[in-house]
Amino acid sequence: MVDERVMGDPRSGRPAPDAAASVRDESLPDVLSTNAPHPAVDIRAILFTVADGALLVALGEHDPGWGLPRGEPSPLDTLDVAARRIVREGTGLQEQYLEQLYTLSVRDAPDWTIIVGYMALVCSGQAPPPPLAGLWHDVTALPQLSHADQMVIDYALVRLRAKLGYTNIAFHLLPQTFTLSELQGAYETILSRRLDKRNFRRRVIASGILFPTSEKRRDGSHRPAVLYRFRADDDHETYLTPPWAEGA
Amino acid sequence: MVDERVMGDPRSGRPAPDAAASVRDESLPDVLSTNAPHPAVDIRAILFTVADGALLVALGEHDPGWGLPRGEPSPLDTLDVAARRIVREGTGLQEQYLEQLYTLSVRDAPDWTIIVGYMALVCSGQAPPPPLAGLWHDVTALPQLSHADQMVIDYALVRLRAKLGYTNIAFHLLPQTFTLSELQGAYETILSRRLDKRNFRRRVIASGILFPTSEKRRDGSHRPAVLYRFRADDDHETYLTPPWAEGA
DNA sequence: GCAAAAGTGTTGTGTATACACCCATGG
DNA sequence: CCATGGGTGTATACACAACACTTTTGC
Repeated sequence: MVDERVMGDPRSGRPAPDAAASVRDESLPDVLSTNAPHPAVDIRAILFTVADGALLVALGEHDPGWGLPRGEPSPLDTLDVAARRIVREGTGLQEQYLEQLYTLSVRDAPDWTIIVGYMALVCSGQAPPPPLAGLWHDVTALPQLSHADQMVIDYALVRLRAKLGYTNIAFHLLPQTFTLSELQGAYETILSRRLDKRNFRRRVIASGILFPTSEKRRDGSHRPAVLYRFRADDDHETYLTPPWAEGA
Repeated sequence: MVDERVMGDPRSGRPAPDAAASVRDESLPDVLSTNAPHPAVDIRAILFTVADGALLVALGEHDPGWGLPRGEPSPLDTLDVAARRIVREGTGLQEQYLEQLYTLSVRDAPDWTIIVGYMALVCSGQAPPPPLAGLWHDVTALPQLSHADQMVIDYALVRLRAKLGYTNIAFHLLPQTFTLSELQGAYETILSRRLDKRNFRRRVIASGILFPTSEKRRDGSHRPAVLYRFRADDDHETYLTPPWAEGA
């Protein structure tokens, strides 16, 4: 079932001096009849969403079992555009955010494939079209997946969690208007950790990236919540934020 | 000269909704005789070093002008391993650090290529073997390069500068033992900004990632400097460091 | 003894955390 | 009137930035 041989680990930035050796010992040639053509290039996209307290991943039915949406790039498109197409085709959904993750080389039986991993986010509000029920799987209880798919998912999780801290990425998981509690809930779900309400609100308000609408939401026997909306701009602005900016 | 059409920008994490359209209008098919085979996959590596106050990039002579070291991956190797090989072959140097940057799809005349960008670092001490003089170019005064090469360089710079802040990446640019002033100099060169000596030393000492040797270096008519060495471990440990870790 | 880089502390300011109660509503 | 989530402020600890002088050596 897990038959792909995955090479390379996105998390390590070290030489890992003997990786070559350990790979070379494995089952021998097939593809590499020396003048083998180019490898296949395969895009795999992991689409996340958050729904009532769970972080969900979109999977499709594959050869045996489940797998991430995948597809080939086209010479006419950016990889990003191709990835977006693949997400749409594989899930019927239009993602709000897309980010390339990592590229790795996989040798599976006789085939050689370069896998380009992507992460996408959709807001929880978006109703999955009927034919695609059974699409969403809780990330904490996934079925058995290929090694490559699993790797993409693991890495996507690391990136997503890390980016919660220093970007506005979570916004793409929410509908246009939302309450602060909903936003906090998304953070908590992804980090699987509870956050302090007052600190959370202070930070997010102070950051200035969202502003209150005049509407409120009444959805229970309690005080209605103010609905907020994002400022369209600061988005990829707020991305890289190196510390020690000593001089002005 | 700059004839490659580069698609996709590593910095943007946004959908850029109409990228497809803008690309589609351009000069038409060639490669995409529909069942065109797979694209070529091309690794480009940018090798940085720091030498007396300048951040240097290794370039080789190419078709017309200069270019980054490049080469094809092999089915037997990790992309990382292939990139390391390409750095060695293209520069004669053994890098200390290697990191994948970004993958993009490029359509250049009739050819379609997937370019996987890599960044590598070597320590300044490493003497360039004679045949490869004229290898190093100051990053602030580079010759005309292909669009794709330029993109890899720009992005590598962003990543390198950002990572100075939250990782130990700079260590890989220095020889095994070095003075604190040398370390600070490397930071200043890369950031092109002066740093406060006392704050810098306090931080780097407090971080615990390096420890003093018993040797000193006398290299002028002034007080000799203590030589430091890195702790081999915390390296890829210190990588992703998400903020607001509220709970313990 | 002087030039030149190495080395060393304190203080203020901002940012993150911990923590508990009142408010508005529906039933 | 009560249960439910919405909303608010303060005190403390830590991290970062600004800043100037003494030490050791070679010549």
